[in-house]
Amino acid sequence: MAPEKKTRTGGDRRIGKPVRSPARIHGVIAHDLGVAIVSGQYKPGEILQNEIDFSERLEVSRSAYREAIRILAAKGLVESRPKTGTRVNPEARWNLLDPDVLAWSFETEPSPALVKGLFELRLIIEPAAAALAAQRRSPEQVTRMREALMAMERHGLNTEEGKGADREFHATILEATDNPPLLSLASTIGAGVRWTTVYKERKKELPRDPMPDHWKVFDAIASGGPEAARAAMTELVEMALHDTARALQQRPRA
Amino acid sequence: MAPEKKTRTGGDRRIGKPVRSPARIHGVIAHDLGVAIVSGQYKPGEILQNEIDFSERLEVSRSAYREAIRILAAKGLVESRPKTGTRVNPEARWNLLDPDVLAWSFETEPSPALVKGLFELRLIIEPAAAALAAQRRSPEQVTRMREALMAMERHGLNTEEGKGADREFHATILEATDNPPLLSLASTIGAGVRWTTVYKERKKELPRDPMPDHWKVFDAIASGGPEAARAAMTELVEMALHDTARALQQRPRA
DNA sequence: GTGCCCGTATTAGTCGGACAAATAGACGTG
DNA sequence: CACGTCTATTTGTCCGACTAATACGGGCAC
Repeated sequence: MAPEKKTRTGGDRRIGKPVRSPARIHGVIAHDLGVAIVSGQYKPGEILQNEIDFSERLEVSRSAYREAIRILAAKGLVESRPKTGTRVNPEARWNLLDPDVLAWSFETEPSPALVKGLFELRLIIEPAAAALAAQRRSPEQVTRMREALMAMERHGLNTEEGKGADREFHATILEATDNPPLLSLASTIGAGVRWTTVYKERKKELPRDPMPDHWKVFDAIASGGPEAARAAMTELVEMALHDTARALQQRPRA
Repeated sequence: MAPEKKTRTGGDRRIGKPVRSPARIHGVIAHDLGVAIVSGQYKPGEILQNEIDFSERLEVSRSAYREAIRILAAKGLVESRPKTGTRVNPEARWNLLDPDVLAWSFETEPSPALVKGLFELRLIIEPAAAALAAQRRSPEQVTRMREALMAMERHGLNTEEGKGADREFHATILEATDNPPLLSLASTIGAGVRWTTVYKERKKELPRDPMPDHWKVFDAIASGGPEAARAAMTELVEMALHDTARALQQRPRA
């Protein structure tokens, strides 16, 4: 089952992006298998067929396949042992906060529980981060935030540039907290931010212009007001959560 | 440089623990190299010597070495490209929230910035998590929390069992939020919890009995009081942060 | 019948050695 | 001096053999 298209090289490099590395095979396999796992195609507890057969089916060498498995194991998705084989781990052991795992989760329709959880996490993290950022941000970071918001206004949230600027704004806030673990959450938050706009686009009519809220957060951070920043960010994320929740219950089924 | 002791098999399985798998070589290499990187032995931007030489120096096959590198790359610690070699990534790209990376960071003396950041993160996450847990916890989870606290009292925080029960208590709270991404943070929080006791032990006199604070959190969660739970947890973590901060400034130098 | 021990088949793990592909940097050319 | 090309180096991929761990089952003692 799962014919596993033989893309091999080529076809994977997303257009318009710089393309760091031209898709090494082990990376492609890890990606495809990773997506298959997080999307439930292989269920927790399930055992993958043995390395030799599977690698033959994928038409790659056993070495390349094994390296792919090592990647997945490093992210907590699988675990392999002699004699037993390679088994899909229970979801609780997946490193959901890993940028790749998160990206893979969003490549197919993510589970509502994940989206809901992600927004709750945003609601916890981002207001606190905004408050810290208001106390610690550097002038250079303020500049980058301002430019990000201006780019958002210029391009709009329908364009890829606009969405990227939105994520850049939120990421810079996390960076301004000067807290390494918080910065590591940037990709997680970014995934949440990305999906805010996705859900907004689904229900065509955009419910409210997000820019005033963003500027309010920016002003508070720039002027060094932690509590104002916290309040403004809370409002921003709550609005996003509200919109998303409505969009979600509109589409319980795909 | 870095003679890289030839432990090979044996010696790595920590006594007293079940030992899932008897230390596969690629795992050992990944562990040793990972620790060397997070401890600054290899600095960001630095390029590791080529695969053939390095694997020979470690006395392992190139395949095993490559699998180790794949693991490190999956966790954002390194990136390898043809011709350039394998380069240590800037710290901002490390997946600090990855359980392994975090554990490696704490195997040698972690940087004060990391410890401080971790406690700040606890102060953000845990009160909010406690509030959610108070609303969503199952009876079974309440039982597990109670048993964890009783185990803490029985064994004391000087014993390994007591510390494990402490982490179990905090992990169960996260589990009770019914939020997958929050649950993924359990190992991160656990690392912070573990180091609270480490710092307490350093300054021999324990500054204050932590049990009453823990029970207050438990009572609030068990009785379904979100705001009481949030307040109690805030107090608990602030106390821990305070103690740790003092211990840290006592020992700026190792 | 029951429980334990040990053998064996199966699977991942390790090895080494060859060849392919990408590419940074040197080199030549206009 | 700019720009394309060539080359050496490094990772990437493949293959096939052997090793090591271990789940399972069959036989043995009780």
